[in-house]
Amino acid sequence: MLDKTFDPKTFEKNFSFDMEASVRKPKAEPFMVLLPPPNVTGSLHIGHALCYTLQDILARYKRMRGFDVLFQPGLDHAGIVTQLLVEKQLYANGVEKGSLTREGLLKEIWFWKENSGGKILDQMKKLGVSCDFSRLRFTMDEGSKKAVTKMFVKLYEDGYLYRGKKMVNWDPLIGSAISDLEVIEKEIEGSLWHIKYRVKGYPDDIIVATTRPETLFGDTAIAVNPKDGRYRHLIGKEVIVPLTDRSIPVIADSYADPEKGTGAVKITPAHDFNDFEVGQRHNLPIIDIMNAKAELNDNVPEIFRKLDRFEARQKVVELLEKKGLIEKVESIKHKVPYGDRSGVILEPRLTYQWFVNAERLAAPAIEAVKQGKINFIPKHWENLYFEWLNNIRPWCVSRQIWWGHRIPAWYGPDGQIFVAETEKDAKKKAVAFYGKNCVELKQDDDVLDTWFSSGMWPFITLGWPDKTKELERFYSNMIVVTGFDIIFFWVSRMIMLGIYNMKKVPFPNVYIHSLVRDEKGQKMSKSKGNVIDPLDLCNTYGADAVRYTLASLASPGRDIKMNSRLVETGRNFLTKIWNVLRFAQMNGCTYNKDIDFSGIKHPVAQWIVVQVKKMVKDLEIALDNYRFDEATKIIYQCVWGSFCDWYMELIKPILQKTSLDSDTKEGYNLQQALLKKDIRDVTAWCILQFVRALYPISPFISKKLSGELGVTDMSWPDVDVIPESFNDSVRKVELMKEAISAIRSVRQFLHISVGDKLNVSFEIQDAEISAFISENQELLNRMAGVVLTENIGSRAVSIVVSGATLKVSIPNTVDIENEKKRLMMECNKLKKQRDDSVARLSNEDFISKAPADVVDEHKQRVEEMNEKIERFNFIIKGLETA
RNA sequence: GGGCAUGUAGCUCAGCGGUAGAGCACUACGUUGACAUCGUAGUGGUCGCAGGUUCGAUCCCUGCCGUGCCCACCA
Repeated sequence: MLDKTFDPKTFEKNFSFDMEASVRKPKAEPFMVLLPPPNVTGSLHIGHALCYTLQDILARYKRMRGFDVLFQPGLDHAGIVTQLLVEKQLYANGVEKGSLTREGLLKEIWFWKENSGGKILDQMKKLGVSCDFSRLRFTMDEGSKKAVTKMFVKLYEDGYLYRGKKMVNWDPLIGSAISDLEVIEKEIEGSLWHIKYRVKGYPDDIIVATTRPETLFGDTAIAVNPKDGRYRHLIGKEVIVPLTDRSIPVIADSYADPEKGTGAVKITPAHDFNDFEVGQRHNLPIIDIMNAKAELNDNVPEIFRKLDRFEARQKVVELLEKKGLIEKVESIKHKVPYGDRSGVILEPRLTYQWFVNAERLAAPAIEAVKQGKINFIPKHWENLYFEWLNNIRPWCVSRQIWWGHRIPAWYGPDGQIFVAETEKDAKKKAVAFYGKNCVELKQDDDVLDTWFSSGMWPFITLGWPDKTKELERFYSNMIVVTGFDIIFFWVSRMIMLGIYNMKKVPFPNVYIHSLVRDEKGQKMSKSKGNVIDPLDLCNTYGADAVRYTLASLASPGRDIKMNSRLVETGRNFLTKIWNVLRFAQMNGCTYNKDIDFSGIKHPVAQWIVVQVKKMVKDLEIALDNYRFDEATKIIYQCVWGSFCDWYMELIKPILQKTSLDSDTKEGYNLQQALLKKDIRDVTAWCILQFVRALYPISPFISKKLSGELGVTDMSWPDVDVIPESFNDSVRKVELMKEAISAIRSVRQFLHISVGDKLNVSFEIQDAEISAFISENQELLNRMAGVVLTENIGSRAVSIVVSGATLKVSIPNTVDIENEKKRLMMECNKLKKQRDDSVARLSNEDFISKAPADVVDEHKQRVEEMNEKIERFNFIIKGLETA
């Protein structure tokens, strides 16, 4: 027997789903859920909770439907994030900055990973995520290393990968190139200095505006627009770079925009993307004035060397001012690139890096989505995908950090590159290349972008480069569920690398879930203090309620405004189901696996079984279409709206009365006993179906309740066993429901208290329904407080429902005028509806152009309304004469 | 500058070419045997604005306004 109160804490901890997650069904259709591997440093936030809940719903649902489901967990080594985190901890513990060797730091990070990493996995278990944890993968485990190295070599040998000196976004704190996608533009208040550059052999200065005066040491030209009359005469002249004695040319380039600044722009090819381009066009020298930490180097006058870029800026400005070389300073707002991870201002920097020719990989990736081999859900995300891939730039895959996959490239003494899977192979190549035996090779110091390995996730997890049976079965049969923010980082890379490496798309569907925001619609962030911790929610309301609520909010294409009160709704619903089973248990309902539907005769039982069947069918449609929100509503409506509000109330007399009778042995008869058994069977059967239907969404309580029913098997409800003939009962019960609601409504309207028993009589055309009503008159009594009577006195109100008119006696205290008002109101509503349809039907265009079924519908509506209105009028007339 | 999404009840959101929906909130009434994490009945909406297409528009199209986001540029 269940406890009186529903407390998820008492049973959620008792369940683990490892067993079912690891079951393989070799003969069934394969289905894989490709879990986006969380960072090894990660801890579960609300976005993860949503993402994993949706994935887990799919995994469980597919398992229940008989698929061979692989739901494999993993962790991402998260290069930069992890290295920064461990370094920070080491420094905090007294390790001196820069004192660690590569090997030393890696040892520390591995140690950290083994002891403190992957906490999120336990948190996932708390949320009930049914991954097969026995197949946990790490993006830097041995298999991944092997795969990544092989992939790198393959790409290189196929000509997709090259090393080149290019300008990249450089993070001076990390000391590495970072991805263009990790550049965050922030608008800040800054200054625009107008600096005088002296023109050689010319009286006037040329004024150049810049936000970065410290970079003037790297200037190698001043550009003006050839069409700009102000400067035309200066083109070809030499100017002196302030604070130096270096002269640089004034060049003509359309890049200089006469509208911006002074129209003359300093060109610093080593420190600006656009300037680099200009420099290339004009063959300008490149003067790099900074080191990896963005301190000025030996290419600047001695007093500025070793200064940080901002200190240098201050000093440059001071000196310029002293020399009267600053014409004016403007305050401006401008956007500055920041590193997403480090939070510092980035520097464009010219360095040797490894690049993947992404354009070549992108073409088939674009094609695959265009041809519908891959579908985004919701579809509009495809626009974003196309937009990015159509404008894709070379993918810089090298990072100047230590934690990650070391680039399998070796250099000969002359810089010759040898790319190979092992050092031994590289040596062989070197020997062949140089034609001598003893060659000193040095491995590339850099590691690969973390997304390089993540991009291989669909086949790494399945064992590639080995030819595993999982790879054969699951590749191309998976679903990806993830946030829009990693469409570029992850989804598109998986598609590109997947098609390139496996010659077919990794997955046919990508579900993009919404962003979870706070209740005001703001992005959650630690600094704003508006973070909702899913684990807190789980502790308060239970993981099931959190999952249920997240699913209910997962409408496609709209961000989620999260609020812990919303979880209450979920919790309340689960409480309701808990109490449903408690009620059933108290009334001796046990699950009968041999239930024979053909023997179930009671219309109310038949009706609810039909409702459950409909629920299951609707649920299948919803889940097959990733409508998690619909799914929760469908279950809620059936359990609460149909089963609790009606079925349970309607069958209570049967369960409770007969149990009393059988206790006393008085009035006990076989018919009643059999009926009671049927109702008990149906009740338990329905609850089991609810529990199963709910299992993908809220597995803990489902498992608990099904256990109470003595069922451990969690297969999807089989509703095809329900006889079609049950549909006939729907009319009867629906009329009963309508009558009960109408009587209750009248009661409230006329302020007749529930205690007052009223008499009621029915006028029903349909004999079967009529018989059903009189056979079940005690239900009317119980639910609406009315007693079926042949002759009702003249003090009565009439109620018009579909297919019947009811007369209900009313006490003397009730004001007849009120009743008239009520009837008129009801009647006017009907008239309005009728007139609307009549108006349409009198429109010839409507008759000729609207579809026949719509026209018929309106004709029928007019008839129905007229019939009801007639009955109303009759009643109102009667009331007036009374 | 280019693009995407979004605007429906007080709030959070479904829906959709053919009679505007749910949950919460609110109002009234109720409840000692499944459940107050409850029940019953109600109140509440020119579906952002303006045009157009259509027999018919909340839904499709165009424009505008508001909101959120993405990309690009910025001397």
